[in-house]
Amino acid sequence: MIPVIHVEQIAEYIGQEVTIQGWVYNRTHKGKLVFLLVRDGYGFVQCVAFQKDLPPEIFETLVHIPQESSVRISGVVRADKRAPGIPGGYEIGVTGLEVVQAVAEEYPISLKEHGVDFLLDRRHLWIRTQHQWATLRVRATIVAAIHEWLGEHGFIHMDTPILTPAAGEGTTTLFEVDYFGEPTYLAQTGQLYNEANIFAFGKVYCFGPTFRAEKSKTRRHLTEFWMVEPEAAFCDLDELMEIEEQFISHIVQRVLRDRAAELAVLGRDTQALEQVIPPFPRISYDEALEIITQIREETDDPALKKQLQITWGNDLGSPHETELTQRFAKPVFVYGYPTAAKAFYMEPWPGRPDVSKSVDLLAPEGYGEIIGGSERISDPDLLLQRIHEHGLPEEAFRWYIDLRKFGSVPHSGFGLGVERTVTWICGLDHIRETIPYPRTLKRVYP
RNA sequence: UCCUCGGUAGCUCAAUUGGCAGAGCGACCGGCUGUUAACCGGUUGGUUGCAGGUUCGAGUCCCGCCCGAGGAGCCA
Repeated sequence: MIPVIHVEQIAEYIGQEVTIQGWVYNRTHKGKLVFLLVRDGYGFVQCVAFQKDLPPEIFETLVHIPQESSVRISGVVRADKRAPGIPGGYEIGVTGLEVVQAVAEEYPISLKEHGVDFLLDRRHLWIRTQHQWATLRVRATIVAAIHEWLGEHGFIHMDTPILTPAAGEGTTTLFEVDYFGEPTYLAQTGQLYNEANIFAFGKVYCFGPTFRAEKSKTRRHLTEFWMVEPEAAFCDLDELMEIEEQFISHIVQRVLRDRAAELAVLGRDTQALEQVIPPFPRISYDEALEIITQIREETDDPALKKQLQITWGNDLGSPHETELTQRFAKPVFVYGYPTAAKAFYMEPWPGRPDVSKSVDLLAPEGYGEIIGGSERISDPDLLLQRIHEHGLPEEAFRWYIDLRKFGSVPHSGFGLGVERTVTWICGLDHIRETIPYPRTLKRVYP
């Protein structure tokens, strides 16, 4: 019996006859031999068929087999530096072929150039191509590394609701859902529920889709994206930053270890990623503003000068983050944002009420914000005051204020945007390729 | 919501001042024993986003609309 193997493990089978089950990715006919590049979901491998070694009908079938036909191919594994694939360097000398389905119509996605619109309309097929496949494999490893690190460090996974009452952070960006005649909203964050959960479990995290009805049309935005939100009791801002840098470096190092072939396909500079080890630089919002001001003074580009305009009190925008993080090789913490620029629940800086105990983590190489986090207000009276100041309905937050009445403690948490993290680690220039089926302002199909 | 760019063959794009709508790729046929998105020869391929207008004549100019992309704001 010939063993059925996955291409990922092909190196273990050199010299043996094996069967692979997969799909024809590309075909090159050279007269008396045919090269097939076959993908099996686990990798891509070149299969070589010589006319003299095969029955005529099998060779003739191989010469004409259409792209994306499903096949079982048997053959002998050998190492050959010339062989393309993932991992490359191995090929299968074909001895047998079973066509499971011969594709009858022309496959729409060739291995040539296509436009974004065309590919996104065919996302269900596009994910079969090497770049997309590699990106989504890295995504899966990032998600696995997230659960792995949090689990090993005492955080337990506690799901939070997707359907939520009003609340949230700004009602203009919520998707409304009819809930038996009452309006409810798709979750923007699980944080408030996480805060309830830590008083029961100590350290928790939620991991789920979040929804923002923002009319953003940029390479950093999706309307549906995945966020992991750890939250910890008895944790201040400094401890939070230590957690974040350990967490992020674990994710990056895990991808470097397990997804080297995928990063190579993506052309990612792994030297930049190898530097992602603690400690990460920490700069205050005030210092960030000084650096940005300096960059602004040094540039000769009038458009950039205009974009980098910022006055104290405003949040950093994309252009600021891009310019700032191009100066760093590691992710960089920016802490102590103005209270006015951030959410209502953030603990004030001791002695500086206009500054919050908030911290964002900005990915290097111009990628910008991947984490937003803070120490949360622990005093019930201050929390209630902030809710009023932000014009939020007190009724909806009654349970949330309760948390500060019954055993309040200093606590902190953060949210990591999975797709932005994948964009950075893969070195992509657009977030839409980091999720199997992206939801953007103008697209909900397929 | 605002700013900018775009929509021509299955795909990626050309088309001079308004004057016969083209190329490469794909597909198909033929050739080639080491291709890496192969290469060479041939065949096939069009409601120029939609609607109206100007003109002898519109892919090209004008008006309206539709669709997409990039960016701003907002955010992860």
